[in-house]
Order: sequence, then C-alpha cells, then structure tokens
Amino acid sequence: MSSKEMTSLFPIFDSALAAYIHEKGESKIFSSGEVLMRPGQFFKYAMLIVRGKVKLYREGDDGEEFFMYFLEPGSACALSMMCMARNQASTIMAIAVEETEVIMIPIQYMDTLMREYPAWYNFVIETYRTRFEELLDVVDQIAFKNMDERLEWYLKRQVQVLGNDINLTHQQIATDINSSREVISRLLKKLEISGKITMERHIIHWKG
Amino acid sequence: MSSKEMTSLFPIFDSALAAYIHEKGESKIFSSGEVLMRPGQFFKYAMLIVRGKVKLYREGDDGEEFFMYFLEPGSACALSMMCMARNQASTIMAIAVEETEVIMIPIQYMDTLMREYPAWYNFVIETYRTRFEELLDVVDQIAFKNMDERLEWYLKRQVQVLGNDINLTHQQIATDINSSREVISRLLKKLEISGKITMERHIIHWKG
DNA sequence: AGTTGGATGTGACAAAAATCACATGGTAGC
DNA sequence: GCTACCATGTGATTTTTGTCACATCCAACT
Repeated sequence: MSSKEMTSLFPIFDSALAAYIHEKGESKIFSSGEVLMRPGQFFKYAMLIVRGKVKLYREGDDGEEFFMYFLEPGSACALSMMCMARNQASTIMAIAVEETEVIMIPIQYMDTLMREYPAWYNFVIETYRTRFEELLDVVDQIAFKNMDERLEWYLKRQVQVLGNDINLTHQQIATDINSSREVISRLLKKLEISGKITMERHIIHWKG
Repeated sequence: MSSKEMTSLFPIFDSALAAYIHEKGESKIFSSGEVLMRPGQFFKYAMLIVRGKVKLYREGDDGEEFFMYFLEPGSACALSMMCMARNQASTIMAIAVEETEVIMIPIQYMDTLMREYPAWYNFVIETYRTRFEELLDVVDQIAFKNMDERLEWYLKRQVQVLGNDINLTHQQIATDINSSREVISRLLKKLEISGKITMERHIIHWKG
C-alpha cells in the first residue's frame, strides 16, 4: 500500500505520518477465519485494517463467546493498542471474517509516533472514542433489551458490515449473543413471519 | 488546589502542565447527589476529579438506570472528554455520591493542551484505556453472569470505593443493576446466610 | 403514644430464556 | 441411491427473573 492510498483510507493521517508508517509498518494478510489476536496474548504491534473485516469477541470464563463489534478498513484495533501500551495480555479474540490485510506497527515506534506526529495521537484518541461508544451501545443492549430486540440489533449490524445475506447458522448466532440455538430459531421464525427476513439453510436474507 | 497538590494527585502531569491547568481550569464543588452530567447535555469542559466520588450511570430508553463505574480523585471523566471533542450530547449520567471537587477545563484550551503538553495526551489516552477496560468488565458480567454473581460483583465494587458499610436500600441496588427489589432482597438473604454480609435497615455490612 | 411512609420479607404467579428430547430435512461423500 | 452428519423445527419442562399482593417492621413526626 502506498502512502497515497493510506491517506485516502485514513484521512486523518498527514503525508509525513503516512510515509513513516509506510516505512516502519509491516503488511500482513490474514485469510478468512484466521485469528489476529487471542486472549492471553501479549501484543507488540498496533494494527491498522487496510482491507477485509475483523470480528471481535469477548470470551467468558467457561469458553462462552460474546460478539462485540466489527473492525473495517480504515480503522484500528483499539485493544491491540491498549495491550501493547500496558504490556498486558489481551482479553479478547479477533478473527478475520474474510481475507484481511493489516499494517502492523511494532511497539518500538510508538514513542516517536506519539511525540512527532500529532495526527497519530489524534487517530489513537479517535479510535478509542469510537470503540468506547460502540461498547456503550453493547452495554445498553444486554442491560436493557430482551433477546428478540438483541437478535434484531445483531442482525442489523451483520447486514451493515457484511451485506444483506447473512451466512450464519442459528447455532453461530446463538453463540455470538450468548443464547441458545432453539431460542434463536424460534425468534428468527417470528422475524420471518413479520416479514423482516426470509430464511434458507445457512442463509438469512435481511429485508428490513 | 496548588500545582504541587495537582502533580501528587495526577502523577503523570509535569509541573508545566499542572501550572497551565491550574491557570485555565475552573474549580467547582458539587454537593452529594448533585448531577455533574446528564444525557442530552453538550459538554464544554474536561473534568478532573480532585476530591469525592462520582457514580456513572447509563440510562435506558424508558428511564431505567444501569450503574457502570465510579470516578475517584486523580481520575478524569472520559465521557466528558469524548462528548466535548465530538461536540456530541452526553449519553450518560454522572452524580456525585459525596461532596466532590472537580477541575473543569474549558474546551478552548484542548488544542493547546494536546499540542504542547505531551503529558496531557498521555493522560487522556490512559483515561480512555482505564474506562474501556472497566466497561469490558461490565460487559462480561451482564453477558455471562447470573444475577447472584452480578450482585456480589456490584457489592464488591461499592465496598472498594465507599468502604465496608454499604448505605443503599434494596431498591437502589435493584435499580443500579436493572433488576427488581424482591429479587435483590432474596439474593441478599442468601448472601447473609452464607456469611458474606450482614444486614440492617438501609445498611449492608460486607464481610467478604 | 399513635400515625404514617418507606423498607423489607414472602408466597404465588407470570414471563423470558435455557434445556431436553426428538422429529424432519437437506446435502456431502461414499 | 444410501448414509451420515449437520441444520432446523417444535413441544414439554425447568430455571431464572420479574411481577403482584400483601404482611411486617422500623423510624420520623406529630
């Protein structure tokens, strides 16, 4: 990726910053399903998403999963930065849901980036802020909403990021929102009756 | 508050930064129960807590409340900074739970702070990070845990910040964790039987 | 002391969600 | 075409949580 492409994907970057990241960052491609970050891992890079989609999960003590949000091109993994900066083990799971290209910036360049590139710390702050707000929405949903509303919200987010055909089994959805397959099947049936979706094996079509 | 006191409360601040904040910040005292920030409000200050305790709530669409975390002296309100920086309405409620002194830094000094005081943006980033991790814990609890565990976790956090005698009615606790009074009463009874607490009217004593 | 209002205790019931058991149905691999 | 493996559908039951009704109890105020 050229510096020019970088500034168009990350509009907050100035050309000097883009050039620096271009020089120091390492490009890496993850294929669909590959793990970018797993709980317990110590992280030595800040990750910028260039292409593809990444799904972030929280894992419970007994291996339960809980979907939090997607990362898309032009965004960064806030958690990677936090773990790196604190030298703390990651507490989340990040998986590529399609072939995904990332720029990995090694930790040793963070001081320079922070000190000499104002656009960088603005970007970092903006990244934290975006994710923070996304997390607040997640809290709202699980604190205040019933499963039917949470399911609908979940489907909407899938559609926003991955398009109107949702390629997930009922079991996968149940895992993502920490429910059970039967409950999801029944609620999906209701959504189908109300006309918001149609269903096929392995696919849910969102109609709005 | 002198610059010297400030650097001891906010150890990340250097003396130049402390002096600048001392000059530009406005000190304000909120009495117990007073609202520092309410949903819908546009925020024009970054708030630093100097003394006292602040409780942060999320509000649901139908006026439900949900306790998120406390702010203590030496910390800042991450949400105030976010709303300010984006010129967005606040989506949370902040209430002083005891007499609380804050330094309010008007928005027009943010550019200078960010540009000329590296300690400031480090502090901002650190603030976001801390709150982010706290929010992740909240998500874990409500996503994966039953009410009994959530209640215990809630009580522990109260104790950590406010001491072993918890001055709350069952109804207030129920509101904080979005449950109902009867459920909380029954679960508290179980905790009393198991020896983790003792109860009096209006008070719960934590025994661990 | 008597009244009153909020706080707490408790049983019965309702609603939401999870779990169990089993039927049906499509499809990939032989 | 047969088989085996998932995915999905569905009723019955259990668990968890919320709701309702009402009793009791304490503390403040007259």
